[in-house]
Amino acid sequence: MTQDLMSTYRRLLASYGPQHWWPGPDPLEIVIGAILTQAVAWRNVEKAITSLKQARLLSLEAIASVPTEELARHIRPTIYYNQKARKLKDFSMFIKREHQGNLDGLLALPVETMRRQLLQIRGIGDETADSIILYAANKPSFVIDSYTRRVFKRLGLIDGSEHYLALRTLFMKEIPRDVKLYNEYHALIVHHAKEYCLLNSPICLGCPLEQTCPGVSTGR
DNA sequence: GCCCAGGGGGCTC
DNA sequence: GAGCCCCATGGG
Repeated sequence: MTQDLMSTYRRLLASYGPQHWWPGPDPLEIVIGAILTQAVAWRNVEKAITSLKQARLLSLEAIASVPTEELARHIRPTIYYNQKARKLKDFSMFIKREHQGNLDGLLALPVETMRRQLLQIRGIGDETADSIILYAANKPSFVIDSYTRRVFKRLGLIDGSEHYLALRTLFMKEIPRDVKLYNEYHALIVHHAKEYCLLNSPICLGCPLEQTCPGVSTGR
């Protein structure tokens, strides 16, 4: 399995090259992006972030003090804006309460400790927690999303019905714990899924993984 | 008009 | 624990 996961990575990287995900220098912006991107295309998140930035709402203090309705207005492109406005507020309140308002206090924690704290926050589930750990805290925590399930199910490497934590544990056991590697791998999986593992189209013509991807030959 | 995007919470059984 | 609904924009 180790060889399968790592060789798949190498082939994806060779096919698509580095993806440069979340290069933003500001951890808070990455955290906000991780919450806003839930079930939403990234381009919509960029609009929301820009709006927040222009309104000077890109700080934990500002998010905590601004009315929820006003916060929601700026993040409308991210669909569930009322819910997400509450999520951003809950996050800022958590940091204020548990880390004296200092985000670095959370991001400096050991991976599993940080993960437990993140999961306590309403609105942050497994995937968002791992995204924050990986991209904002720069610590190795493999992100499992629906694309990951789809791609590796088609490759026959997983069943697809495994629980989130089971897959995360598997990937982290088989893949060396390296931040850049986890970052790049997840981005490559998403890119590949968008190109070839389309939701309602099991056929992936020209798929770079076609030697192992059953979607090509069987048409399933 | 229809589909679907880098999910999570809450409820039911 | 699985299965379902809710949330509710915008681009192709």
